[in-house]
Amino acid sequence: MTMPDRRFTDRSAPARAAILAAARSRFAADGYDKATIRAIAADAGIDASMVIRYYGSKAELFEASSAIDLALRETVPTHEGPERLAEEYGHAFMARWESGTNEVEQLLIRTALTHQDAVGQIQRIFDEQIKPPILAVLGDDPDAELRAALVMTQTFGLAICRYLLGLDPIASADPATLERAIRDSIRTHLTRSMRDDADEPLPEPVTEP
Amino acid sequence: MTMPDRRFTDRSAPARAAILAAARSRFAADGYDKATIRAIAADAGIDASMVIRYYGSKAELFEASSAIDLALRETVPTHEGPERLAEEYGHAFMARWESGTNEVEQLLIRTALTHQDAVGQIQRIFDEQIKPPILAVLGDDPDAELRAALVMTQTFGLAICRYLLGLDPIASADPATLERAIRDSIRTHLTRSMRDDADEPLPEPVTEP
DNA sequence: GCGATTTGACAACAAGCGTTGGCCAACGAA
DNA sequence: TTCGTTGGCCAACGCTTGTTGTCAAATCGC
Repeated sequence: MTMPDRRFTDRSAPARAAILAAARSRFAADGYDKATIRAIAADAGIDASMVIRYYGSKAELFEASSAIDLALRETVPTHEGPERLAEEYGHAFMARWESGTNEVEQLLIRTALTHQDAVGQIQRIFDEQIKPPILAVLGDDPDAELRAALVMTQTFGLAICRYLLGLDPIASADPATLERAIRDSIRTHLTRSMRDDADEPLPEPVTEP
Repeated sequence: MTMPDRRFTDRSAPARAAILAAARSRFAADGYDKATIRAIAADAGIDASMVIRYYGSKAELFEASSAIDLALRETVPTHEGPERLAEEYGHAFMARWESGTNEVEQLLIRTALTHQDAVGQIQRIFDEQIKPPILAVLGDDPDAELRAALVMTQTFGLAICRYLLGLDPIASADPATLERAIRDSIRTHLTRSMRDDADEPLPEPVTEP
């Protein structure tokens, strides 16, 4: 499903790798539509027809380009509580995005707004790679899943505004300052009281009629 | 610059309005590229050539479709402090997006990831419509601009995850719960100590060499 | 060494795009 | 009515896209 069934010799491995690297860069920088196969092929120093031969179609090439393993499971502290998790998560996020070696994330987000396939992939990444470590730390918190999703909204928003859109003054802000800011925001999402603290009384739970 | 110089009679006003409405919907739902002029024209019940005649080009049609006035200046409380601002802002945001009458915002965000023109428009909206009321409330806080931008990252992230991508469990969450969550997140961004509170000492200010 | 297979480039295809020009009907002013 | 203008549809252009077929050269198995 992920890789095409066709098999090729090792001789073409460098070419296929070059195509994949060029595809990742183009998809991340230009989005799915503007990243034409001809442009990708030119970056890889090869003819456009070879891209199709090796990867079947543009959609399959994109699928191959968007494989990712965030590998956050080990970096997250085991059971030191949400405060420590917020710190570690904020740091891991900033380190990864500041390093610039995150073409796959960029490519997925940039494409998701216009191509539904990428949305499913993001959902899967959240479910399989982002949510579990947070759930592990949050323990039996009934709102753990929602908290994890809220954390995602914050990191998503920062990533898009700073790295994808380049909006000021977020784009020109100091990374360390930003790291503290989202660390505190994440902590808020992970630790704040979920049940309403406002004037209105608790709505009594209603069984579906 | 916004409207083409050509003038038309009132007789074609309904047609032009229908085109604009269809364009907004299509741009918001499909993005710039997949929202073809032919599709927009079909939605408006008119020929594609008329779209060009009335609006000059697809780019100009998009420009005309993306005019917006958030009108948040008055809804925001004048000088009751950041806590109250967070409350009001969170409520205004959720109310606007839950009502579904926000095609322009959707269209701008969805297009910004792939078309630089929309980015400039978002930057302008932030500078002219979002930032000023926040600055007014924050007073002489030296980090007021950054705080405003951080608030934007949070609202952006939530809007994208819930309304544009439909990621679970954010998309299926209760609006009231969500409103409380982003209200607290906004409050964090507006009120938290900006200078580092960690173990490392304050870096001494250095004059550029 | 030789034959089979793979690599790669070139050209070309069909489809879809934004856009243009031409033509007719409907309308408004005289 | 009559004439000039506007609204609208149709057909077509030029262009780019993903994709396919063909064919020479390079490579590998024997």
